[in-house]
Amino acid sequence: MPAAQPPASPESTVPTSTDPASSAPEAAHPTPEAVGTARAKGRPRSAAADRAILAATREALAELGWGGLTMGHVASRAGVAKTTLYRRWPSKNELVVDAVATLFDDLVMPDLGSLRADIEAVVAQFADLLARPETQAALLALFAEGIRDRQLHRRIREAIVDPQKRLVRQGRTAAQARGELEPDTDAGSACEEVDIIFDTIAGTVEHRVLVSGEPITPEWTRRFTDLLLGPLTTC
Amino acid sequence: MPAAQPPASPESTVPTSTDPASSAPEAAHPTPEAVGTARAKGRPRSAAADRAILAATREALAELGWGGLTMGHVASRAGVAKTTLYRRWPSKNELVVDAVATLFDDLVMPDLGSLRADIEAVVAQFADLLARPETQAALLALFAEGIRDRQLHRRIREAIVDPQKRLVRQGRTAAQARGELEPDTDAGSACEEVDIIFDTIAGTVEHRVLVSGEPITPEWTRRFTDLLLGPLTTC
DNA sequence: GTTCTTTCGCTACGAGTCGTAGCGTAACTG
DNA sequence: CAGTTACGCTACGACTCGTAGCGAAAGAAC
Repeated sequence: MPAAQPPASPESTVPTSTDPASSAPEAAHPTPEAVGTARAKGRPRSAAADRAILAATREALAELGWGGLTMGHVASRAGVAKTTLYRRWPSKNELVVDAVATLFDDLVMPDLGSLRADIEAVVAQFADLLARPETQAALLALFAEGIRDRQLHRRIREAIVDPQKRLVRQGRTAAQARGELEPDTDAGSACEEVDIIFDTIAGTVEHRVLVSGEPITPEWTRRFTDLLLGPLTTC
Repeated sequence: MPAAQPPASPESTVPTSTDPASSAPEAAHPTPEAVGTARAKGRPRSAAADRAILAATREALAELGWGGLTMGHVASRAGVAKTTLYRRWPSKNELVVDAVATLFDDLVMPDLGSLRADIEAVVAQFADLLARPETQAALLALFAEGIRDRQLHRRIREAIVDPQKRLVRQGRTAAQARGELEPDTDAGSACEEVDIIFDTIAGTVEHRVLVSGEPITPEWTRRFTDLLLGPLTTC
């Protein structure tokens, strides 16, 4: 889902003196035009162009990596003008967020009948996702940019990180239904536990693949799951 | 330790196998500990310039982040010419690796008498390190660059990642001496376990701080340590 | 001391990218 | 039809990168 710049936003241009590069993107960019209230009046934006741009972004990411990805390259590969990109996304960062976010939608919590099997399945899915070149090229670069750009950081969390916490919640709920986990005592503590589990799984797998550069084998997954299951299951 | 590309030494960059990060850096003269072949003949490289450049890099990283860091800026801040930077480091990546690697040297395994206390202490140290702006700005950006640049990836592992695995090894050894952990059965399995523990601690804390953007509180550290201690200690 | 070697700061350069502006045209709405 | 908006194209200024050339400085070797 593109950023959907407000059609009539005279604001634009924030010179910010000594900051030509990243950071400090425009403050106002609301207009979730998806609501469909205001029917556009003039020529509609080409949905095909959106799709071509996002696909071209993913392809270029896989081929050239983050550093080699340029807006001009994406534009020509998608068959559109560079200005068309900037009409939809304020900068490379936001474009890549949208281009990559969809990759994470395929993750599902399978409910295989045991907490161990569920965890191992999710870890395997995540490992497969992290094995794809476009994911590798984009994920850490996006996280790195998000450190300095709060707007982008929020956007990454909303589009990529937070949606995946559902996996932990679903797995926990299923395990509680099976009696493998204690029921929640209070909501706050449960929420914190979800956060811990999520950071542990996501962080560890990412670190293993992207930083240590080692593959995720079934054997590794088994041992990592041992680690997770220790204090969770009733002993 | 600067890249120190000798004008007539195409081989160079031999890992030297002795700890690359610790110890006073460029205190030794420009000519690295090269195997005694080339005694410097002309004007030696200024060690003060090395220090000023690395310090300027850390300062600029903290202020401007990775995207805002330019070689020209670092040069002028360090009071040297831009060409002087390129005589020592082939590119921004390598410069930042050296500038940041020293930050990790302060991590120590305290041996507080219990495995739990040791883990919590190391997590707290790592959390403090990740709270520093220059670390935040550099770490993920370096990891991201390392995805595409194998040379850089190796360099990051040698200078930053691998040296910290000693913490896990030391903690394990101490816990085994106390009887908190079983002695190692075989070396290979022990090595894999060290890798898992390391990826889990480093990855989780990094994900918590840099991606989720949540602080590392003592309460969080306690719960995370519960997770780690589950299957490790004798039940 | 002198000579030799290397580094130093400086300036300038070509190549590349960014993000914007202007223009004429295409597409869709009322 | 007119009105409105998106589109492709070209061009632009600002910026960064990494390199090259120069004269001068600072030691090392003699």
